Amino acid sequence: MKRSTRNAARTKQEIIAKSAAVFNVHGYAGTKMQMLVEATGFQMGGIYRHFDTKLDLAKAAFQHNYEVLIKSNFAVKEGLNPQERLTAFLRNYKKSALNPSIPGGCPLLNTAIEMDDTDESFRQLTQASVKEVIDTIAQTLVEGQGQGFFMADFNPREEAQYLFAAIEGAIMLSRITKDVKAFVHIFDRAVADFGGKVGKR
Amino acid sequence: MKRSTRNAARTKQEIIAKSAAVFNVHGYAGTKMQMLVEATGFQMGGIYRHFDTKLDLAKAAFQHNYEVLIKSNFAVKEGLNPQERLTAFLRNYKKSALNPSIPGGCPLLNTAIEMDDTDESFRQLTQASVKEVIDTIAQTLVEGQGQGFFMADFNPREEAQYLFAAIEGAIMLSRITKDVKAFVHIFDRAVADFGGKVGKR
Amino acid sequence: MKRSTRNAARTKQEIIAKSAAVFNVHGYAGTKMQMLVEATGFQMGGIYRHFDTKLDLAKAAFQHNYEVLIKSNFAVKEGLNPQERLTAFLRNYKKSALNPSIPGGCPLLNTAIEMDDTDESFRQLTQASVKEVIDTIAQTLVEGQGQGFFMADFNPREEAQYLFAAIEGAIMLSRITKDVKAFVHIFDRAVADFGGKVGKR
Amino acid sequence: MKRSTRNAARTKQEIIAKSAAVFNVHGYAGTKMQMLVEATGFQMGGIYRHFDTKLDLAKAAFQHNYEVLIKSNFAVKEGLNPQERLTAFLRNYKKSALNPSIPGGCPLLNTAIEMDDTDESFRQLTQASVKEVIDTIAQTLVEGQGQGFFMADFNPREEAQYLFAAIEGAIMLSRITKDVKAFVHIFDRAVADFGGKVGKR
DNA sequence: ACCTTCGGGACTGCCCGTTGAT
DNA sequence: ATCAACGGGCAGTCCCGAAGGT
Repeated sequence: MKRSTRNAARTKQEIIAKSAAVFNVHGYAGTKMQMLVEATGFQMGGIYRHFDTKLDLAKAAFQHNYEVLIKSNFAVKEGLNPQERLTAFLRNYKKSALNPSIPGGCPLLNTAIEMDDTDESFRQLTQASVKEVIDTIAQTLVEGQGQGFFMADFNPREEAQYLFAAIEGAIMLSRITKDVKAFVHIFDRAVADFGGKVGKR
Repeated sequence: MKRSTRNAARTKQEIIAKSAAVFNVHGYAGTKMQMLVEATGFQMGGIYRHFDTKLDLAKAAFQHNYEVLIKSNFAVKEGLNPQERLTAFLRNYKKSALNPSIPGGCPLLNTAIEMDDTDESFRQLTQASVKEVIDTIAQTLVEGQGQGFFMADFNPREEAQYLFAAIEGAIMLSRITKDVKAFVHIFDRAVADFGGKVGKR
Repeated sequence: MKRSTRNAARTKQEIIAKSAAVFNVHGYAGTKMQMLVEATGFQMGGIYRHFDTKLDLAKAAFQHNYEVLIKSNFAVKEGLNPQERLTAFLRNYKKSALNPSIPGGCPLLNTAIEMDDTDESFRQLTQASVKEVIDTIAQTLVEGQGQGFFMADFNPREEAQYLFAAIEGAIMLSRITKDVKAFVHIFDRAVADFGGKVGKR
Repeated sequence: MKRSTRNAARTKQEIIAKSAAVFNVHGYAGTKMQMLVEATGFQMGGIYRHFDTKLDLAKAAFQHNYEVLIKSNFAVKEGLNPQERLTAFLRNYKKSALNPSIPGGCPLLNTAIEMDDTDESFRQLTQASVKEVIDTIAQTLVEGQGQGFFMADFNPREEAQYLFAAIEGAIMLSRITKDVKAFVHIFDRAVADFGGKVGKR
């Protein structure tokens, strides 16, 4: 008849986690508070105790989606050299895209598209996450170049951007056509091209 | 004699054209009828005379955006060989992306992302347009292979998909970072890679 | 995406009909507006356009329940004599109790118990409905006495009250024990006793 | 030497006794903890020291109400034969209903109606009490039959159920109409019918 | 083509059950 | 056992938004 836990922080996390999927599937404008009431099992009054506005909650949900679906892929085990790390990144990324723990596609892509011209603070938040992904890849490339794993004659940041763009485009295509094969093919192709470019011959 | 019997079809087109930009910038859910009233200069009753629902209008607006921003790029002058046609396509595409006549980014990308899990009929409409783009490129590649302009050892549809994905990803990236240079670089890189793959050596 | 009908009266009826079951099962205090949002498919704003307060809606729902579950049983076909009418009443009543079209038990009983000491206007409303049932039975008895179908030596109103009380008690018993047989037995017993009392020998 | 170690059990009983009336009048959902603070003179923390939840307290209060208002009526002096015991039961029951030591009507009826579809454990508790009442009557009838005080040709349990139902229905009716006479009449009538049925002629 | 109409949607203020500090 | 705070529920609101009726 009543929730037993009396832990605000836990509740807040619960709301975020349960809202995250809804936002990722329906977008910010397409997500209605009523959906969140149903998804979370909390009344609106309960939700609004933890978040001032729907936008605040949406941002928290985006962060959650980004961390679970994207950032987590960059956590690889210690002791790998840059080349191995990169390979691990990409393997994780692909696996996570093919078997997502949160539905609705890539949160970076979804939010970037909806918020690019809509809400500036949300756009910046998204941009920062995108930057983080690209920086992480670029940084690995720089280290790999320094240690002689990769060729020296390419611009790491540009290569990282290219790879990222191809992957996001692949996600868009496979989602709108409901065809995972498109994703797999483009992903593999992008990685192969990329390897051809940066790899020591 | 009333001045009422104007030109219904022209009015409808006017509504579409003026709504198209609003939908492309704000998305379906983010576009409010009031915005369209302001953008078109018509009252809601006037708009609803021509479209049963907001969704119908949004679809028409999408078609408009697709034709103006994307499909038009494939109209090239007669007498070109497949290779030249492809080059023309890509040049147009790039120019149109850099200097868009309608704001808000690529309508295929925007609509694909918003409608993939939301409205099935709209998703199919978007999918069809995406398919048309890829088919057009693939068809040109097929013809080019047949006439010896391109290598024979690649799958035209897969190459077309790859190219398309890279370009859409580039658009996403450049829009969220507000950095056109990223688009230019990735676009050129994708075209170069693509040329390296399909071109006769 | 949007409800098509634009008929306030119809919507109001729909809200009443869909809320009625919830109120009958959970009672007034036990019914939360959120339940009605779920049961009706309308948002609270939509519901509150048609009813000023939860109490107003609850009263309308009670009326609905009363009419559907109780009053309807008194509609018997024309041309029956008082004795036949009474028999038909009772048959309908029993059938309706055994196979209720709205869950939660007898609305008269439920509301009487909850509202007897709580809300005076609701109590009066309930009392009026109870009175209507008893009056209907009593009136039939009066007519039957006048026409010689029943004995003359009993007080029609008291007999009607007695019958009503036994039936409601039977409902209470069968509901708390989850045993319909108790209801059937007591109902039949009450009717038999009643017949023994009023019937011509 | 603090005066703190008073009598915890006595305090608990005091809370129960003072809460019992509130619950019986307003029902479980309609009773607010604040009411109990006022009724008991204890602060909420004090109440919660003795009961984990409102529901627990409500159950204890129900038990109290049942014992005071109902069960007590079955305590008759030793040495009576079954027939006399039954008469004593009924006399007590009637007197207690007409002059209740706790307001709000019959706790069995009140709780049965509110909890039949709401809280299963509370429903079972109520059911057990109802059963106890009916069993007590039935048991007396059985003994009376064995000793030749009553006819042998009736089912004791069914008679007991019937009597109980009529009485509860009478309570409901008299409470919603605010008319004690209805209760008296139905009660007497039920007892008379009952006597006619079970009594030796 | 304007203007009403009806339903949705974000949000709120207060209350309620429960608990921790004293 | 007191007292106040906490976390969440709950009835209710106001304005907007998509639709027609006139």
